[in-house]
Parts: sequence; structure tokens; C-alpha cells
Amino acid sequence: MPPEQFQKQLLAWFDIHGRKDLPWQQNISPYRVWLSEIMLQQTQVVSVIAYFNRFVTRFPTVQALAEAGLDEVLQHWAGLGYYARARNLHKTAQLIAGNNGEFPQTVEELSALPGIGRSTAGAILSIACGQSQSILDGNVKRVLTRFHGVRGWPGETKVATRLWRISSEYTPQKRCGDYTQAMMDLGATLCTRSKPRCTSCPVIDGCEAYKLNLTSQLPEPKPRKTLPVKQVFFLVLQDRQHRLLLERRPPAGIWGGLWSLPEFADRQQLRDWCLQQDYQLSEPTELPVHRHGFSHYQLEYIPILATLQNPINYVMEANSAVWYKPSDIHSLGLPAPVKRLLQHNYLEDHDDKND
DNA sequence: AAGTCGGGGAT
DNA sequence: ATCCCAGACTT
Repeated sequence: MPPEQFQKQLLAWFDIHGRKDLPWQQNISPYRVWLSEIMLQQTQVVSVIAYFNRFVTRFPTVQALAEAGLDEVLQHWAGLGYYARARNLHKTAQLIAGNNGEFPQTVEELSALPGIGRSTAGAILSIACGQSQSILDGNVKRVLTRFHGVRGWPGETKVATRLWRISSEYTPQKRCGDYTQAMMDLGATLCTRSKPRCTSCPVIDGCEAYKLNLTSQLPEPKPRKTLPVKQVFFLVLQDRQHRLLLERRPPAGIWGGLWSLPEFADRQQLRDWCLQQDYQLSEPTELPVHRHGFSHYQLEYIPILATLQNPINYVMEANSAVWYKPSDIHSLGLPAPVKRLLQHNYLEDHDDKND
């Protein structure tokens, strides 16, 4: 889609559906836009509104902010988090006050100030000064990765560079402030991270992610370096006929509905469960830890081997458990690591001639 | 390129 | 519970 058409459709949508009643959208000035942009870094709109109003009531101008003490500035920031933002805000206010209260009018000079990066500088210049400058915040990243079907994590330098280029290609020469606001509104209200409302989107006809049904896959999340490790204990319990105890897993979650070994978060829960089931065990043997990799985590499991010493109380098992001959487990469709564990320990035909 | 800062909302 | 949010800065 040509940039002119994208801008036209986006701005037409913004005129009807865009947010125009936020506190920092009234009495627009470089100071108020700057303050709002800093407060909105990594912070959601609903959380900022009250802080912004209290802040501009106490510090109506950049001069007032510069003349205040840092401790009072921090007091008005308390609860917003990322307190380096408040310290940088105060420092930058003093720099600007020393410049006769005038904000720099270039991206280079603005982003040289403490706490102002490239995107914040672009937002200030486009919204407060009417300059044709692009931004790339979380909303615009999400909108553009989807619209252009950009693969890869946006935090990666290569991907971010490409997104900056796309962002600048779509930035108009006219209505620059409205365009910047519109892109953020689109990302915040329609092109949301989960369950985007694509049918209401003004640029759906050019969206690559919508066309390829990839909206739920984009933008790609930060790649996990080391997968989280989840540790569990598997009880490998045999009765005196050498049958193995299997349990049906809950219908949802990993291995949903499959038969598997009873699983516990730790040794104590295993003991408690045996007590509750009226299982009297032999002295348990712990096998070395095994690992099984899933796409989203690593399962570390420790098999605990034991033999049942008392007769089975079938009433308590209530059909959620079953005792299976080791030679028959292959017909059961067990989870792969469980099957491997049982085969390795009970189905090796090395010395079970007399059984 | 990766780590840090932070309270709060969404899921 | 985890992930993410109108990011910027340091290591």
C-alpha cells in the first residue's frame, strides 16, 4: 500500500475514533508533550493520567520544574517506577531553563538530553512542533511488524533498523502530530498485543499479518536463551506381581489425557500422596535425573522406584489409576520420556527368564 | 548485545 | 503466575 493511502485511511480513522481527550492533548506544548512522553515510557496510559495532572499542577512550566528541588520532583513521581526518568527529567528541565526555556528543535539535539531517546524526540517534534519526524515505540513496532509481516524480534538491531526505515517511509509531511497520535492510538486500541480487532482496522486491506493469519505470531517475542527448567518427580511403583502403577493425566496441559507415571513437585508431596492412598512402600530408590526438552521449557524429572508392600485398595483409586504389566505398556501410548524410562528399567530382556 | 530499572494491567 | 507496557541508559 502506498504511504499516501496508508496516511489517508489512518488519519480518517483517527478523526473519528482517535483519542483526543487525554490531559497532555490539551494545551499542547513541548513541555507537556515531553513530560507525557517520559511518563508514558514503559507505563500504560491509565496509570499516567493522574500523575500527569498532579505534576503539571505543581510544575506548570519547565522553569518551575527546573527551580524545584529534586526531592520534591521525586515525591511527585513516587509510585510510577523507573525513577531515573524523574532524575533525568529534572536535569533536562534545568538544561532547557538555561536555554531560555526553549526546547531544541532537532532530533539530534533533543535526543542528546538526558532521558530523551530517538523515539521520544520524534514524538515531541511531531506532536508539539508539527515537524515530520517518525517514532518507533512499542505501539508503532507492533503495528508495523504486523502490517509489513516483519519477522524476528524487534529488539534485534537488524529488525529495529528495518522498522525505523518503514516508520519513516510512512510518516507524512502534513498532519504529522495527528499521524503520530494515530499510530499510537491504533496500536493501543485496535492493534493490541492479543486479540487485535482487525475488522475495525483502517488499514486492514494492506496488512500482511492479517492476510497470512499471522497477527497472533507477530511481533515475535524476545528469544529465550536458556529455557526454564521444571523439575518433577515420577513415582515408579510396582506391586508384588511386578505390575506398574499408571495414572491418567488431567485433560488439559502437557500430555493431556495420556496415561503416565504419578507426578509430584517434590519428595514430600510424593510421600503425602502415598499416605493418602494407603500405599506402604519399600525403601525408595532415586534414579539419576533425566531431561526432556519441550519447545517452551525443559522437563527435569527424577524417577523414584519403589515396591508396594500392602494389598491394593481399589476403592481409593477410583478408576484414575491402573496397574499394568510391564510387557503390556507399549500398547498404551505413554509420553515418550515415560515410555523410554519404563522400557529401559523394566523391559530389557536380560535376566527375566523366570517370571 | 545484554542487563537494569518498576509498578501495574492483561491474560 | 508470566509477560508486557508511549524506552533509555549503562555495562
